[in-house]
Amino acid sequence: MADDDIDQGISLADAAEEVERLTIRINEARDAYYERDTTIISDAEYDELMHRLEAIERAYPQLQSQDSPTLTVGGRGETTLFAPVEHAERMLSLDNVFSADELAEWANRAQAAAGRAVHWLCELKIDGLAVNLRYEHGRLVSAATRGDGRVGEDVTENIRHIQSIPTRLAGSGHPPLVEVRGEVFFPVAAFDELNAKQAAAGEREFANPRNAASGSLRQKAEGKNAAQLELMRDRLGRLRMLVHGIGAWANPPVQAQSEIYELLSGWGLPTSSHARVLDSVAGVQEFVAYHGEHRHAVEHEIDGIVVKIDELALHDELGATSRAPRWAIAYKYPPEQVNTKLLDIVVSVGRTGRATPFAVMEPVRVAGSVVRQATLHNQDVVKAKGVLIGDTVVLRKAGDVIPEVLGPVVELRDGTERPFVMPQECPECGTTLRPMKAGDIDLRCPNARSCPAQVRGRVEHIGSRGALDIEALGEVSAAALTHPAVPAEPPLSTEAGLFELTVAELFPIEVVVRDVETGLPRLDDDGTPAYRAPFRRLRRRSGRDADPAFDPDSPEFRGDERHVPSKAAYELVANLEAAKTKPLWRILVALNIRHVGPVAARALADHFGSLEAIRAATDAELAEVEGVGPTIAESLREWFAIEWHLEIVERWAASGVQFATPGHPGPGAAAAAGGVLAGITVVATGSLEGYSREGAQEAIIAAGGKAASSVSKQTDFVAAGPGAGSKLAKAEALGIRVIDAAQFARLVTEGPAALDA
DNA sequence: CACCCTCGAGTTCA
DNA sequence: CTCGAGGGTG
Repeated sequence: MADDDIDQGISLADAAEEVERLTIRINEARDAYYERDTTIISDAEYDELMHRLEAIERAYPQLQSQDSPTLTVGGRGETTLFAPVEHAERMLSLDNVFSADELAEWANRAQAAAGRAVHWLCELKIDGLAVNLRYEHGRLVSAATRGDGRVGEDVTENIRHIQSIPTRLAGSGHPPLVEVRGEVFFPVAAFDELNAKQAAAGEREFANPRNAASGSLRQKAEGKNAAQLELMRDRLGRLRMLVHGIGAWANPPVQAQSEIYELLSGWGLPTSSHARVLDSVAGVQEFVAYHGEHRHAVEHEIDGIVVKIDELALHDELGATSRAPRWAIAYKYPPEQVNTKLLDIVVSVGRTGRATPFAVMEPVRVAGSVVRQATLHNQDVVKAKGVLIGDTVVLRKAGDVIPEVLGPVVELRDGTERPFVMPQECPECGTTLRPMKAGDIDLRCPNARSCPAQVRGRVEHIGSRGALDIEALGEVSAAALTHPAVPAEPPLSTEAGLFELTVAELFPIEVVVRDVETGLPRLDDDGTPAYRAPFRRLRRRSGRDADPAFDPDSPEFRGDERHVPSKAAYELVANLEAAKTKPLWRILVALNIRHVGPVAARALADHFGSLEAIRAATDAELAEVEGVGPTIAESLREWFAIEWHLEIVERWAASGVQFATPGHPGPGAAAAAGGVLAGITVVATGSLEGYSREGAQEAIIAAGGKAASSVSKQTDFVAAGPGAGSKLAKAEALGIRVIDAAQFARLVTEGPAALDA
């Protein structure tokens, strides 16, 4: 990859500079329009500036200031100016903190300034659009966006379509003038539906609910046909609003902010049900942590928590700076969706030969960890997402774990981006890629026997937990054995020789050291790539690292030192030796037969007792095994028909690998029925005290039960420990009995009846 | 023909 | 751990 590939797009520093330029220019145009009733630039020009600013801020949210012009008009598409409305009282913004510590600091400072104990009103910070409602004698007379805080834009007509906002306040005793401040938002649940409609109508989809809210509120009826008007009303009807403050009412008959909410609620205005008054800073931090964990449990998007001092008397005492009150703060959660640069799209080949394109991105922190790669699945997905190499892309973590590229920020393209072209050849061995079956989207490398990526993948799979569970054979060793830097001829060209490995063969292996972060070879001081020999170590006769086991009479040393095989080398050979007699099903999984994973392998091994019996079985005999049908039968038959697969079996057998279960009565033997869990399906999730992940499964099977991997209606028990996630949630949703580790221990030893005893 | 389930892949973390 | 794909079963 050439350097200029990386230099595309816009750097953070350039972006910051441009944001400043754009902001000045837009504010000049606004001042002219709002204050002097003149225009200094055309609507089109204005729109262009706004779009550009929006685009940059979306890519670099940290550059968006509280009084950015986009916070008043955040949407896109319809950025032409709305009529100006002056707020009766200035709408301030809030200062931000970004960590629990900063929040505590602010609270302690505020409390010290107040000189007495205070109550904290905590509420969810809705990621929407700030709007000011002006009520005169209980009647809604205008609604305006925040604007620059002093003057906003008139959106009264559109606001009237939002059902939850009353045009006349309930109750009596309304002041001659009061401003009600709140947040207009698009409910998350309705958002996907909206985007589907947008797509169907040929309109652009919205990047997030907040843009949808802003875009919806800023639509204009003029020039729309009946269908478009319908769509516009539909969108406005889905908007919701929650209010959280008042303005321009000199002496409200209350002492606390929380009482204001009660008052507003009594008038028929929608207030949030999530606000809480707390009396300690620790409680505030707990509130912040709780909602950080349950961000998606609310109907709207949350970008943080707002903490206000509840006592109104203190609001007056503490006052405000020119932009923000001193009695409130916004805590911002780390973003779950960020933007970063798509540096390249690279294709990797897995153990099955499937060629998978993945995104290589500028490292970026999202939802608590640094991400630099994300899968793009296949060429169709790349096309569907519409990303180009060099694009700024939106990245999130699906289920808070798996990084996912959502799509490009089209506005930030500068013309140097280029489309991804799926390579015709395997990136590792050069063989022409092709679909395995007609109509398959996935391309595969057909060179299964000697494609380095596939051999490496298969060797790694053999060592994995679901197969032979060889501790010393992981990703790194698999790579070292199949293509080391030294020697030129790797110890393994296929997995056939795996069990013939000796310490002497491992000894000379050297691998290139790669940087954990970049994946590029690390260079020594002299500029040559650094090498590491994982299977040997230095033994010294004397000095600081003197080796007490050193035998000075050994003929192998040169001078003061010599190399000896490392512990890892002996361990790997010993692990392999031990693996030869592992249960037949593990050996079956290690053979890398398509569709034969741990579950199918267990069933086959139990039924047939030996690889030879499986091989000799007809399709009909295979299909007798539960969980085995025509596809697995065919897959087995195809596997045994390939010459080099048989060579694997022969050489492994010659090395002592056990392809039969000792004492097995032979094919068709009835599965050993019985056990306390016969006919019972159990799912284990989270960490169960006293059991490893594997151990829990073994315990279920040993008791004659079925250890399923996912929860369904067929599941009888879900054993859940700390850290249980979606499976526990699903069990609760389906009303399946959930048990803890202690109950699980009783279940697998005494059976289900013991639980109720 | 619905479900329900397993497989396989990718990813990050401790 | 999660997702999509596709197999197996009732």
